[in-house]
Amino acid sequence: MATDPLSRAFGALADPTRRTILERLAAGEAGVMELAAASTLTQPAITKHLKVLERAGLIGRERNGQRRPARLHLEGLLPVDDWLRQARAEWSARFERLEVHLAAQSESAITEENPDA
Amino acid sequence: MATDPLSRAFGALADPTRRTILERLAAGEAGVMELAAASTLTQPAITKHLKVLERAGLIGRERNGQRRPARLHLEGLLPVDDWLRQARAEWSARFERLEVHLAAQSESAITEENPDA
DNA sequence: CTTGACTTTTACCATCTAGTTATATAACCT
DNA sequence: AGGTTATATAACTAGATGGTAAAAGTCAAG
Repeated sequence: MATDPLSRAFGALADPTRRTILERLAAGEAGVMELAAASTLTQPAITKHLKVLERAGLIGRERNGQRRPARLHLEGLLPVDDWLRQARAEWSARFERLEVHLAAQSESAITEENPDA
Repeated sequence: MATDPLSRAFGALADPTRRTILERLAAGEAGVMELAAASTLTQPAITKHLKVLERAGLIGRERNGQRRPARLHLEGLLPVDDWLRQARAEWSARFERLEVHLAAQSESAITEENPDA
């Protein structure tokens, strides 16, 4: 996987286990054991997923006694959101231009078929 | 990588080469040779990236003579967009609840400090 | 039907990913 | 200190990914 922030964020989201963790964290912080219990995976596997999410800026960890619960970081979604917004804008523009172009083409085709129109 | 559509879409976007291809395609269709020329990679590598994008529903290929240009498929972004919209909504709700909670806590703390308030 | 342009497929390699079990560290509690 | 809980690290495996070079397929045109 590439190492730029946007690729890290997209890559972190490209795994159902990690998305499930994020959705669980939307209800509040959770420790590794709790997340592992809600999953079919083992605890070290969850720890690894949390590291991926942390490197992507999507969660943070805080030490709280012997626990080290994970918490959502809303700002991690910002690069993804920005890219998606811009892409949607550009793509929509392109698609609209294409539609106009096609409409003009079919009009001229009709004109050639019926020169008296 | 997981094989569900959402993971495929996120996974496809988690690579700068593929995002660059998508941005190039926003300006119009392009063949493999053209995309390879605009990249440092070889042409077979581009073909592989195009397959990933196609499986993610982000592009389509059409046969046009001996060319087989790729074209954007706007609808491939829909699952990503939906997930992101819902996540943002839930996360924001959570963060707002948290802020309200913290505000209430500091108020009661102040109240305890100043019982006459 | 042969040639040439565009593209895909194959075979191979190196690296990354996602999981496991086993072990180590850290913090809390007698 | 010793025991328990929570978490992290180490070492390993299997499979996926991303790249290459070289061979093969597809189609338009002479």
